[in-house]
Amino acid sequence: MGQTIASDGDSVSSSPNRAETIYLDLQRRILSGELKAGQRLAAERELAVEYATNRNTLREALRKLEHANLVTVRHGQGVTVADFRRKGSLALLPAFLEQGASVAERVNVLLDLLEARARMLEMVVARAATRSTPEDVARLKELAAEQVAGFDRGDLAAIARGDLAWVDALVDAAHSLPLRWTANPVIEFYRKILDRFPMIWISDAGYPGYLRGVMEAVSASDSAAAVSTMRAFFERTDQVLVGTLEQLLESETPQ
Amino acid sequence: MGQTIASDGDSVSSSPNRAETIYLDLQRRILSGELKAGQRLAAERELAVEYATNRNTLREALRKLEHANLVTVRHGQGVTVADFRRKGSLALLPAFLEQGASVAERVNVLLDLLEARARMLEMVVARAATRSTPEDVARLKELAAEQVAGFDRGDLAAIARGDLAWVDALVDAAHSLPLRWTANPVIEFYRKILDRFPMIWISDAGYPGYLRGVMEAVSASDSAAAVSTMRAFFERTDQVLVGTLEQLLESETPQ
DNA sequence: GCGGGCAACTGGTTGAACCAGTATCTTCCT
DNA sequence: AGGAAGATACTGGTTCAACCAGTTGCCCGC
Repeated sequence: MGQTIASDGDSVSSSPNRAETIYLDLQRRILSGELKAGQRLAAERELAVEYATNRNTLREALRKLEHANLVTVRHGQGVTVADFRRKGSLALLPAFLEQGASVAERVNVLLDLLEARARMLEMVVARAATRSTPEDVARLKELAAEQVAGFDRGDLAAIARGDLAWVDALVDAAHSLPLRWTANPVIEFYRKILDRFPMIWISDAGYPGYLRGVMEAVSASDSAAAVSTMRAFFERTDQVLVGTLEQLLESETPQ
Repeated sequence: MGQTIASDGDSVSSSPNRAETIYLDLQRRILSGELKAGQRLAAERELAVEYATNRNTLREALRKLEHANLVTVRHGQGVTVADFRRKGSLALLPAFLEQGASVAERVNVLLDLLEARARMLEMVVARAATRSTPEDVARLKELAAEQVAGFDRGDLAAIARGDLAWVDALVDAAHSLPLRWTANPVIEFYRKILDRFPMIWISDAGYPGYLRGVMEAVSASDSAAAVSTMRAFFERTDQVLVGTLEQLLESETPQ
């Protein structure tokens, strides 16, 4: 089935159903601080009335919240808002960065995320260098070529989408379930960002060279070179983002 | 409320309800390969009969599977098993390592996890060195002292639990939401392992020294020293585990 | 042969009733 | 008066029986 990347297409936004909508709203209220950790939610029967639905549908929403560690549910005692800062997982990133209460906290999370992403990609590229198959390399080269072409055309939106696909293929090439599972929430976050702000991708003159350098190192199974090439690129480009974000931090005086 | 660590106590295993039981069973069937990616599940009405329950309860289980990216549900088309290897998240680790189909794959995941954990903890300790408050340091020192005491007593079970608490406090001291959210699934996995095999903790003579070294570096806000101390320790102790696991890989000839 | 519509799936939603834990208040016995 | 036992009024957990709403494909009529 041709290794569907699932990055392109699939723009058929699934029609949000009732339970999903309620889940997203409660998630928003928790992440925004409107509902605080330790606070008790209204009873299921009341919540169902509030959301103009029935208990069964509302309970489906609660199951999602529970699975995301956003609430704890105990028979006979009600539903309690959990401390997502301690109990959450990376899957919360997109929602939190969009709906978190404090701008400063969101910016700080973004700053931390940049570094974590760089370290994660270093692990990925190191593994890709030692484990990639010829097919992996061929696919990566193909995607890289598309990227270079897009770069020459100056098509930022295409580059952004292509970068996502390239990173995804790189994670595939690492052949590591833990890395894939760690990368997934970050990639998903990246994808959602690009859906909303395709122009956010940082145009850097060194991008084609970076792609070429990583590809050469991966082809040569040279982990160290792959890591250092990638690190050098991110240290430079992330610096731009960090500068922008820290400036934003200073100018903002929220709360 | 005294910063409950939520690591000790809480041994009151929540009585698993119907939906949770069904969720866990379907998760097991998917992770074990009994239900393969792309395969269609039976209709909700049939599944409800199979599990001797009603549709609403079964749907609550499906919402959890859906939220864990183990299935995709489409109105009018049924429920399809997703490819957890590509779509999964770190939260699957405990279940997969327990119920994955292939022993070789499970061991390989464990091997990759060891390295990813080491890298993650390096990030954590680096941040802890630069961001820890005096309260963080005090708590870490307190926990470290308990660990040394337990080490002298040779109480492996206590050390294992304490190590978990210490790592958890270290993540707190890093004051980074992305790191906390990345660490949570790994810590949770560690906790579950210890619940089942408390003796698995590797007793290493260098442990007290490692604790002391990290504490000193964190107190002195010396990121580099903290990272190198931690890396040196893990490179040595993980080596033991890697050896054991690779030996297990060779002796096993599954499938 | 082709097109439209009907029929038979699928999941999504609804409402009501009852089961089962938990906490609290009340009552009755000591 | 004090304390224990039980009634009560919450909470979530489970069940049932409909009906609504997308999808698919068959089948009939043109």
